[in-house]
Amino acid sequence: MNITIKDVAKAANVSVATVSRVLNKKTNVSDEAVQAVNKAVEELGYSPNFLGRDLRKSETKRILAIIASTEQSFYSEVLRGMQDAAYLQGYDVLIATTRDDPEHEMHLLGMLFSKAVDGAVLLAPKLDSHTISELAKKYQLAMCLERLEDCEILCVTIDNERAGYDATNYLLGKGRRRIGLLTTEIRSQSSVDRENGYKRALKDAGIPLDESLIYYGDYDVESGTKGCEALMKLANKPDAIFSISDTISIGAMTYALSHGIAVGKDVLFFGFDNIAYSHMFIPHLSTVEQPCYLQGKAVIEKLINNIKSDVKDTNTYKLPHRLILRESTGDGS
Amino acid sequence: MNITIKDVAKAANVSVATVSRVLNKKTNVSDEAVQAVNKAVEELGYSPNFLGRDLRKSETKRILAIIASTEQSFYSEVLRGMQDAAYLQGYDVLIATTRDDPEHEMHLLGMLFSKAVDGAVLLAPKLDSHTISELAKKYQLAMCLERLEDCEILCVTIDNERAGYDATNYLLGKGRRRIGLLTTEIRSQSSVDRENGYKRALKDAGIPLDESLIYYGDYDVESGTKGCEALMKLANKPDAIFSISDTISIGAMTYALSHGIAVGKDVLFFGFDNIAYSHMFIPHLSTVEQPCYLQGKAVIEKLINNIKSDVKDTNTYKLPHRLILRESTGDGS
DNA sequence: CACTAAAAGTTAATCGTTTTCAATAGGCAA
DNA sequence: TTGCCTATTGAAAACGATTAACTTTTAGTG
Repeated sequence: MNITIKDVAKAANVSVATVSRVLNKKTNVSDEAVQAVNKAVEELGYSPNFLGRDLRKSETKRILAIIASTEQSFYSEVLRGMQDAAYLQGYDVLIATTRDDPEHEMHLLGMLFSKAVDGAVLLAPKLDSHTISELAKKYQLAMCLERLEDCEILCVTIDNERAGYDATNYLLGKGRRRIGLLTTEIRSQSSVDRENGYKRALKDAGIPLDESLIYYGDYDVESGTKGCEALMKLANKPDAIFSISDTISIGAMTYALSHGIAVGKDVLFFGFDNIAYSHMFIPHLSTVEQPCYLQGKAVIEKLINNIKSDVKDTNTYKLPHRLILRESTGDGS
Repeated sequence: MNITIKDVAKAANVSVATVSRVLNKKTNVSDEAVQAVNKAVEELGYSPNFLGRDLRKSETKRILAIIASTEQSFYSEVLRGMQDAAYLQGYDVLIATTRDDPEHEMHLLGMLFSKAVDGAVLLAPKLDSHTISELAKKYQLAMCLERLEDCEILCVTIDNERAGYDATNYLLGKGRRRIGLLTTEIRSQSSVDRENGYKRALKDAGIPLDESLIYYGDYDVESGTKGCEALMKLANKPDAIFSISDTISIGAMTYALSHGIAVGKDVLFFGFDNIAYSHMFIPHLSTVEQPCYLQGKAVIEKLINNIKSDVKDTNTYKLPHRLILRESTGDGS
């Protein structure tokens, strides 16, 4: 039924070893043998069984990227970076989604434990720091975009605390004194870091923290709308709103626009991620851009290094971010 | 170095066959043996090597979804449907991106040829119909969202021609007579079908086709903006614009809004896909919704059927679409 | 022509499982 | 005691490749 290397060998009148050598471009094969094998391969429509090959070689040249869902549009750049880097070294990147379920995340990591892939990258871990730290000791595991406190694992991310600080500080520089924060109930380390940066900036400016200006919601647009509404109904309204994601900011601006609030004047808005829609939405949104492509590229390069070498790099690398200023903070055009 | 089933067998003082039986929950194993094996597995931190297993069983319980990139946000629902359906039958769905490169698409299909996955689904094929048709004969291959002319392959999609007809017809029903079309230079079958539907609707209404009202651009927002500009600079401007994707529509509306054109009044806009941003953008966009989740679910169910059975279903299934009416056509609120 | 080294090709071990088939042990009836 | 049946078990043969170790052929040298 299935065509194997044996069939090719028979058809080409050589041994399986010779076929294997031809296919793997090894030396010590005569031109005639090469011809005969290639002809047989062609005629039989043979393609080598990776399971046999990978089992023997104990490597698959495949890396698994584990994300929550493909919805978060800005993952796509990260994945592109990962793929480019992997491709250069002959690796493929496969993507799998956890749908925010830690059990399913563990199930997917099973592919790593069971050698179905050579390595894995977690982009939005739901498992706890300790568990991941233990796994990283034993397997070729890395993290990207997100980091975890007290987790010994190769990690490529940005300095989210600093980014939160920078964004908030920019709003302060514009003379704003009551700055709201829209963040999420479910805490990822990145959102915690961004919130901490926000708080530090206020502190450095000598502004006491007003907890009522912080809204804990969800990751989606609706949550931004609700959050903005909540803040705007305060006796003492904010004059600027920083959100931990553009999606939330867009929801917030939607509320503002439909309630006669002048975006970029009455209230300034600052987002995070620089998603495509942040400069489609009118007014254009000021935001923090993180180097998605580069993070993806870097994490794969370093992970492959780990796979190939016998010492394991478990450092955290923080790549630089950048503020993009647009109409929502009264800048740009 | 690596812990194998042999190590477990030794530790549990049984044969590898018994270990395998315990791990696969087969009957005919004594309680003591089960206990001993489980204890050994636990202590050694053993997890079975999938390569060995898959090679022996000649199945991986993995299906590859091949997409162009994860950027197109509306894929995420399709993938969710795929995953749910797969999960129910003990399969995993892995995602890989072609980045619009037919060669890379073929490379990824190599995983199918080489038994690294049990089946594959193409969501945006770049290879030609004939090639795919041939491959589908030999391998467990299916298509979703897109179809191809003269291609004998299992396919789940919608009736794009009918959807294009319906959208155009709705605009006609609103009394519009000069309806523009924003579509793409690079032709996917779905966009061709939508365009054909548009043309048929005009014909049925007795309106002669005006080629100058059709703009061939790209898939992105900028292209929508440019396309709208082009149409609006015509001597004889359109009074409605149908785009083959919401992204394009949003770009088009952006142009209209910034040029004093009353969206939903002067010009009606109709999109396609019902992406998340279509009801975030103000004014909200009327659009054609396709059952993404259901298409994903259906294609996996049918593909697994094919994998399990010995007869191959190569039919095309067209699931129903739905018009969603919002402010951009003067409807909704 | 004899001898040697290099090149080409073959055989068989190996990777880690599952699974067939045969063997063993124990229980029970005659 | 003997024979038969059933429930567990283990030994060994797959699965399909790569590759180490070995053998044969070819070519080159004095």
